[in-house]
Amino acid sequence: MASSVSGVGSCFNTCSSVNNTTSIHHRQPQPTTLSNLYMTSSFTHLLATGKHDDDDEEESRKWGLHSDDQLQIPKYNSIPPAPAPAASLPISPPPLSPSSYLSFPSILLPSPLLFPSSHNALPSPTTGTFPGLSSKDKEDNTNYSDFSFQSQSRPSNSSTDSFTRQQEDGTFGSLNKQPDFPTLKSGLKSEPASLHSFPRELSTVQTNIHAFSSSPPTQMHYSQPPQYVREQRKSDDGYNWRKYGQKQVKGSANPRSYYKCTFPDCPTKKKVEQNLDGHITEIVYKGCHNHPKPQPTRRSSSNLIQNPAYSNHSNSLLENARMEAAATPENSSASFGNDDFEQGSSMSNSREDDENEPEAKRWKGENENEGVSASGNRTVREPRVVVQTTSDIDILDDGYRWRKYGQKVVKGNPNPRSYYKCTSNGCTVRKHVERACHDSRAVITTYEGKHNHDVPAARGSGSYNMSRQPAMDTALKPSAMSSNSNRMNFPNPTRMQNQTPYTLQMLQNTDGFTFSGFGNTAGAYTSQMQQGQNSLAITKEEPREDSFFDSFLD
DNA sequence: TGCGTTTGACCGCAC
DNA sequence: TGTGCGGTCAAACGC
Repeated sequence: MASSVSGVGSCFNTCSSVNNTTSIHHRQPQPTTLSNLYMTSSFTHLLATGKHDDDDEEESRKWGLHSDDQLQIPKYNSIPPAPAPAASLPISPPPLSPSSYLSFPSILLPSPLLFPSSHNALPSPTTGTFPGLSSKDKEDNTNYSDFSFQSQSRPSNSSTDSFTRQQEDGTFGSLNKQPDFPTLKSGLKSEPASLHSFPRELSTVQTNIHAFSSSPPTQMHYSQPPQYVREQRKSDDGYNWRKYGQKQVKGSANPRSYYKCTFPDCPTKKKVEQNLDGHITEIVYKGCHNHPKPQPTRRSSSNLIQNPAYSNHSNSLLENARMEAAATPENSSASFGNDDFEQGSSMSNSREDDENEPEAKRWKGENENEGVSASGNRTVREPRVVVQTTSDIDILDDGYRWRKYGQKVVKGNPNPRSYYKCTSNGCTVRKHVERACHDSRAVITTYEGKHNHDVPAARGSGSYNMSRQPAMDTALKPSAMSSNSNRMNFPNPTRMQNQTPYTLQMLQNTDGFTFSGFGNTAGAYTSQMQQGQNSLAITKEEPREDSFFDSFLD
């Protein structure tokens, strides 16, 4: 699978126009509820079928899920995955704990029954494989579907060590072949641990890649395809990585692992940070692959084919995201690199960078060296744009309450950028959301500042609140914590169920999604699809544009 | 035997 | 200049 999905960090053939570094930020703390999981898969389904809320409702029942009983694991487990393509793909049971919220791909299967061998199994950050399967098993189970959720029933206290061992074992395989997305892996993590897994502040600006592709994983499932094991071992993003170091970074309990692409002379590296539970909290790619992604084995290929939703839709989406990022920076505001921000329109991010991302600096320096050669005159800097897959439950609705205070079209992107402020008293966090110019399905969310408060209790839904609360905690929410982060987000299917649902039109609109009135978040994340003209350039002064934007307020 | 991981040590940069 | 930190190296080890 890894190979099936465009590698997040992959920038082959795109280096010249894209920043070398792409960081994938996993928003771990976000609890994934059954509904979330369901939505994830259903979202794909919706995309394919155009089904609406009613359908969701019905499907939920089909899965034994109900808006009010999202955590009814038993029910869930008792229900076999639907057979159809996207929607039909089996969905792993939702995690009971909030931590699972991270990435839906990380659908956690609370019941060991489903994965007898999955105990203690945490997906390898790089391979996403689960331990527990013998090599023989790997060999034998070749008939399973390629994709499977990384379910995990292992204790929350699992250590990183176990995690790494698992990697080596490469036994996760059948349980979770996560798509190339590292994010998916994060989902694997166990709950409780996640609650305390975000001690350190994330880099100010990180590039998170959230693509629908992540969704597909959710669709996959229970039994792990044996053949996948080895492939996963290969890498979560389709490339082969070799770990060359690990270090405990200051201010964080999460060990950071360093990986190099094993392809000869390929300068690409990536840093994977994971919490004690083995959940990936952050992945930062550096450099560009100077080679094509390793060809997946026939099996994997066939597997992909077997999962149209994943192989086609998701993959294409991800690919689109990457392509967009790769697109000429001058023309694209949805660039993934800092340089884009600098060139196209200097974002306030730059400023924050130096202050809050010492680490990024280092990578930046490296990128500059490496990137220059690759992209000519461009100065490559660490990634700032976060591209998240839809699997990321909280892409569009982060649990906080936002007040829209402005909107404008920025240079390089015809799509209007919506500006929001956190409604909490004294909280200065802001964010702006815009749809990628090249791929309307992608939404770029940029956070600025840190919340000085907990996530507000959800309105109305107890279950909703429960599942979300953890994710909302700034301490648990890397992206939100970032003083400044950009994300390229795709619509979050999860929200569709619990909150204001996406309209059919939204889902069907190939140009993009119109996410207005995104549930409880006070209409935040209104991604507009309007095709405006490139006009105003984003400036570093964005944060100071209050007065300007206030004029937009109702 | 080869490949990948682990882990302590080293290096370089920033403060 | 010293110190701290992140990133990398490389020997040891495991599979």
